[in-house]
Amino acid sequence: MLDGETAKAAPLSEQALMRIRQDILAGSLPASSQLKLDALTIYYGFSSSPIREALNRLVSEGLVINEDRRGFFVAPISIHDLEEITRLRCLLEPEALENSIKNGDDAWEANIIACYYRLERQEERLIDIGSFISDREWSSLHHEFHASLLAACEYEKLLQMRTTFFYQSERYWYLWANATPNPRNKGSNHDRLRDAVLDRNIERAKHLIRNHISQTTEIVVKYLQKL
Amino acid sequence: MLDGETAKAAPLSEQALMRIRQDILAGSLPASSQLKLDALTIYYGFSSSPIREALNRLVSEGLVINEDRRGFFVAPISIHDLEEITRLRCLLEPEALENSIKNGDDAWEANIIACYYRLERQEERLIDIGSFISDREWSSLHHEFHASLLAACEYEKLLQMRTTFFYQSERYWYLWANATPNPRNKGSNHDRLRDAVLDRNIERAKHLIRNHISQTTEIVVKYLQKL
DNA sequence: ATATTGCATAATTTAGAAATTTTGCAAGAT
DNA sequence: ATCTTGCAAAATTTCTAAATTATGCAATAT
Repeated sequence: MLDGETAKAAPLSEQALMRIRQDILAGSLPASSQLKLDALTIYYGFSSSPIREALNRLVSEGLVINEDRRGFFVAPISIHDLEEITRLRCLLEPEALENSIKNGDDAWEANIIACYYRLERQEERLIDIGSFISDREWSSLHHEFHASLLAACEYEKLLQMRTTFFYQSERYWYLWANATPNPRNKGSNHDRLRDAVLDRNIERAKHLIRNHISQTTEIVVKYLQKL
Repeated sequence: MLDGETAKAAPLSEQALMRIRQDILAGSLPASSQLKLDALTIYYGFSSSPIREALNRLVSEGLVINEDRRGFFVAPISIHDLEEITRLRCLLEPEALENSIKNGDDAWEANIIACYYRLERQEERLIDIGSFISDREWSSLHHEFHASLLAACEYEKLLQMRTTFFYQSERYWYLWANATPNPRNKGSNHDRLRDAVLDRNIERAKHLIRNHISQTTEIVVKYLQKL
């Protein structure tokens, strides 16, 4: 076998999942809009089975809802919904973080440092442009940094839930960012969070992550209330 | 329109979901066993699409896992897995209960009383037979009683998560009950739980539900450790 | 022993048939 | 005149069955 050249193509349903999810998060498939099978098969170029499978997975991620024999719809948004998501993230994420800090080893620490570094470099690169919230590369590195903090958590289901709520809140985040001239999040404090985690200061780290989550929500809620 | 006589048949995928879930919970589809599409279509009498759809939903409920292009398997069981489920239930359920108690009205209280009454009547009916854990009717009433306590909770996603973990733990529960001559749960304390909830005693109710969850787990873990 | 090939098994995907819901319109009732 | 009600056509989901593609395993060759 040569190197990783054999990049096996993912199943079509997997590809469809990724693309539809991204389109929902970015807002090109707007909240509450109906997802007609015919239209989607034409637009994405997959036939109905893989699309259907992708939609079913998105239902379990909470980004799509399915009404029996009426079809699929992009999940609606509301302030109440965002507040529930936030509440659950504030419940789950500190729990995962605590366990991760307790179990993390040297490699875990090294990876956090690497992820933080890459995120910061990307932010420096984008600082002149003004906005980095809507930058795909930044978004990806931001994901990775937060995931690196939790990487040593031994509770799989907990991590999975926290990821789905991360995505759900990201949709609101994009909504705000797309409507804001120069979107920037002041209170992110990624540096302090990193330090607290590496210091194994569990209480401080939990406090910081809760703040990080609820502060970003506050910004978005303020925006939604003006509509 | 007359009364609810028009009992519309559920979509086949829905019917398949219910039946397969029940078979996994009851153990007739054992943990880690492969779920071959062909075999399932023959056994349940639905063709592959609805079966596939049902399996996808069960993946999101954590009762089935899907390996790309290798197919579906009943989720494996382990003590670690049960402990994670328990931990999450102890995190989620008290949270939902607190909110439900804060929001519950008279109708909510009445429904709790009714559900408790029916559960107790069924237990009395079964007390001579000895075991009621594996009784389908009891199981259903037990579900309903616990759901009634949480019915006023305004967080939909929270309730949904707690239901999926309820199911997941039920599989372990059945496992223990099927291997035990006279299965009975001493520490269930449904009466005290009901009273604490109706008294709107939030802290006591949360304490009782946490105990209820972790005590049932302890019994099952002890059993699993002997294997 | 290790690697390659071919075959049987099984998952994935397609295409189209069957069933259900929605929509538009006409006829009748208020 | 306006609002229901009932029916047929259209749109759409749901399901079936068959074709395609991938995988694991055993037999053969290196």
